[in-house]
Amino acid sequence: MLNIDYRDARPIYEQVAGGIEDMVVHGVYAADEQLPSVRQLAAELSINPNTIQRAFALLESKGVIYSVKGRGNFVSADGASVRDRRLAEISAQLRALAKAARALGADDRLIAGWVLEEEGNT
Amino acid sequence: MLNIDYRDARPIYEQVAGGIEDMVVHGVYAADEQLPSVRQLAAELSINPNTIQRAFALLESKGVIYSVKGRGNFVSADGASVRDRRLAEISAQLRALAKAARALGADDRLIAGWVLEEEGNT
Amino acid sequence: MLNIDYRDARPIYEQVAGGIEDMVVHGVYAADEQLPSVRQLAAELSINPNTIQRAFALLESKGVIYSVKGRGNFVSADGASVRDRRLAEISAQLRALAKAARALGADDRLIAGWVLEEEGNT
Amino acid sequence: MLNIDYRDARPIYEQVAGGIEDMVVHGVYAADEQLPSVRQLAAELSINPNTIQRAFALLESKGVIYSVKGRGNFVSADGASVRDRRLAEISAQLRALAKAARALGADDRLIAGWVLEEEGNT
DNA sequence: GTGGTCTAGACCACG
DNA sequence: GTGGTCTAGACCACT
Repeated sequence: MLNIDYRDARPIYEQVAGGIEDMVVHGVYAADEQLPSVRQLAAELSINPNTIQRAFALLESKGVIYSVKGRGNFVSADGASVRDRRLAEISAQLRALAKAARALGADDRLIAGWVLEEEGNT
Repeated sequence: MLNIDYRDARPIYEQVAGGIEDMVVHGVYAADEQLPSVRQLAAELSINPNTIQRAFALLESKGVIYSVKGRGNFVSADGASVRDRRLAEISAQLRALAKAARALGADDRLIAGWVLEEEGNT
Repeated sequence: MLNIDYRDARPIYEQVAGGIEDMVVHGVYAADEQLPSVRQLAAELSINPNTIQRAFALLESKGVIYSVKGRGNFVSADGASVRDRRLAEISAQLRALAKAARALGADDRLIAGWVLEEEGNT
Repeated sequence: MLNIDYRDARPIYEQVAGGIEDMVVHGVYAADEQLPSVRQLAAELSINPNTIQRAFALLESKGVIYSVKGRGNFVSADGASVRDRRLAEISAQLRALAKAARALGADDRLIAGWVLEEEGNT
C-alpha cells in the first residue's frame, strides 16, 4: 500500500491521499485510529512534508480524517462509509461517460458490454 | 458549439480542440472542408491566436485535421472514424472505472444499472 | 502527371516544379520545347498564378528551364541530364541517411537490405 | 552535443528535441534520469523557455520523456527502444528514396554502392 | 490573406 | 525551485 508512482500524471499529494483512503476502506485503519505523523510519512516515502500535509488537508476536506492540533491526525469515518462515498463518485463518473458514449451513438447493450467484460481490459 | 469555459480545469486549447472534434463528429465539417482561420477563431472567441494555433496543432497530431501553409486548416478524417476513436477512449475509461468499482465490492448488476439509467444523471 | 496534393506537406510551388521536372525527365517535353504559359497552367490547376511563377523561377534557378521575356518558358536541358542531376541529389540523401543509420549501429548488410527489398515498402 | 544551428531550416524546438533524443540514444541519459530543467536549458542555450518547453512537449508526445509537475522532466524510454524507432524511420526514408531512384532508372547495384561507400560523403 | 515559429513576460499548480 | 498555460507582439514562408 501507499506506493507512489512518479510517472503517474496525478500529483503526488493526490496519490498519497488516495492511498490512505484505500487503507481506510480496506480496514487497515479503523475509525478514530491515529495515522502516522506528517514527518514520519514524509521520511518513509522520501517526500516533502508539505506534500504530505497537503494530502492530509485534502482528506480532511473530504471528511475522511480529522486533525487535532498537537496530537495528530485521526480517521473520522469507518471504512464502509468511505467506500460508499467512493462508489457514489465512481457511479457519477460512469454515468457521465455512458451519457457521452450515447451521444456518440453507442447503444446500451454495447456500453453494458464494456463494463461487464472481465477480461481484455487495457 | 465551441463554448469555452474558463472555470473548467482543462486548458483552453484542449477545450477548443475538443469542440472542433465534436463538430467533425457531428458532421458540421465534412472531410477536406476548410476550417475557420486561426486568426478568425481567435477573434470570435476572444482568445490569443497562439492558443488556437496550439489547438490546431493538437488536432493535427491526432490526425483529425491537416494544415497547408498559406491556405488554411482542413478536416482530414471523416466523422465516423473520429467517433470510433473517441468511443474507444471512452470504452477504456469505462472499463477502468468498472474495474475500480468491482475492487470496492460493487457487483456487475449494480454497475450495469448505473450506466443504463436514463434519468438521475448529475 | 502534375497532380497537386494539397494534403502534402510540401509547398505547392515545389510540387508543381517537381511535376514539370518529372515530365522533362520522362520526355514529355524535349529540349527547347515551350512549356504552357503561367496563366494557362494556373487556370488548369486552379492555382494562383504567383505560385506557378514561383515554380518556374525555381526551375530556372536549377537550370531546367529558361524564360524569354514576352515569349514564354522553354526547357533548357534534355531529360537525361536532368535525370542525372536528380539521381545525384538522391544519392547524396541516401548517403546521408546511411551515415546516420550507421551512427545508430546499423551495419552495412542491414542498410543494403532496406534499399534492395522490392516489396514490403511502407 | 545539443548544438543549435540558426541557419538550419528545421525549427529550433525540433533541433533541441532531436539533440536530447540523440543523447538518450547514446546513453548520456539513462532511463528515469532527470533532464536539465526548462529554465536551465533555456539559459544555457540562450533560447526562450517556451521554445524549450515545446521541445519537451514533443519528446513527451513521442514517449521519450515524461514530465512531473513541480519536479522536472525524466527519461522514460531506454536508449535501445528509442534507437530502434529512429532506425525504423530512417529505413522508411531510405526505402522511399531507393524507390524514387529506381523509378529514374538506377539499378540495385548502383543504389547499394551509394549507401555502402565509406568515403566521399557530403 | 494563410499557418508556423520565436520571444518576452506573466500567472498558476506542484514540491 | 519545477513544469504548464496564456497573452502580446513580432517575423517568416506560402498562396
